[in-house]
Amino acid sequence: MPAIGFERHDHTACIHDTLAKAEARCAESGLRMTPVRRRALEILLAEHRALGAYDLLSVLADEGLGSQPPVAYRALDFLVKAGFAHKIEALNAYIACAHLGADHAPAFLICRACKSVAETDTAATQGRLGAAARDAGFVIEHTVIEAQGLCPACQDDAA
Amino acid sequence: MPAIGFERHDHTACIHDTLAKAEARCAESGLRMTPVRRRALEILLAEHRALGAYDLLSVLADEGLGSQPPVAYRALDFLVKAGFAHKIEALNAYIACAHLGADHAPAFLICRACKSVAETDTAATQGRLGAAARDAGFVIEHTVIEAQGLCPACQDDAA
DNA sequence: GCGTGGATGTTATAACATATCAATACACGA
DNA sequence: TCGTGTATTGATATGTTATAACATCCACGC
Repeated sequence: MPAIGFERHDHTACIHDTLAKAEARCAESGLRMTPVRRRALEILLAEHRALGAYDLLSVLADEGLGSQPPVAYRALDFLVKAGFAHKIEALNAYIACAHLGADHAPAFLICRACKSVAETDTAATQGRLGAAARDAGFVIEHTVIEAQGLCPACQDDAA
Repeated sequence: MPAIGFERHDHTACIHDTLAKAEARCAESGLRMTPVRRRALEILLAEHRALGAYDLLSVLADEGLGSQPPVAYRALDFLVKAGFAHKIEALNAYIACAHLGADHAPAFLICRACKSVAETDTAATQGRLGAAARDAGFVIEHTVIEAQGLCPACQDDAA
């Protein structure tokens, strides 16, 4: 079973629940969860790690859902804008949101050895970053908070 | 005069001081500040904003210091590893370190309108990110902390 | 001189992302 | 149900960012 937050969990239920939440959110807000978009989200959820746009594309292509880069990027744009997925800037890769429903400023812990990614939350406007922004008169609209290092399993392997 | 931290300053002295500090650090630690590396740092300092690798490369090429991508990427790798420059992951661009000397975990305020970038500091292992990492048993080696939004000047323009 | 290791020169290609325009589907009011 | 406007998809091309691989050079210590 793959890791989420570096811990095992019921993956099938996890996928199912998140998809259902995403469908519900779309119904509420008039967004359109089309076949490609749904499948893209399923793929990200199933992998439970950060996937490159072209990794996603190759899966979609195998399934006949489109073979050109814009297919993947459009689906990813939709998912990111809707809050169903996040871009990991440090990896140029994308991951399904692990906290769907919460209006959140996500933060990520990225293992450099096994490439697994855990999602957590920050209070971006509090803490030192928020203070620095206020001092500078800067208005924060979006934050990228990514920590790279070693997850527990890979620390053990190294030892 | 360009902006640093969204404020005016004595740019010539700023370049000169930082270069001198970088040279000193190289002498101390046995790093080699070669002509291409020095010039790359000068260019980043002179621009005082985030430059793409190919932006840097085109300046270097004009000066006969190399015309192929690896020239720029090697210089940038050196500067980043030495702590003389930082990569802005959200922009895939590079900027000279504004706090050379301090052993720091930098954070950036990035204006989406004018693309200026201010460097500040964080205490990565404190705050919520550090707490989340400790809870997860994750060892942080490097942090990417980038806030995107509007700088004071661009807020005024928008109004 | 000679070996060693870092730095550079050079070619090629991998990996990531977007512009553009035509075609199609879909929701919604007349 | 029929248009009409908008969102989505299809398709082609291209732009942008980054690295692999290998040859060569050069400073330095022996």
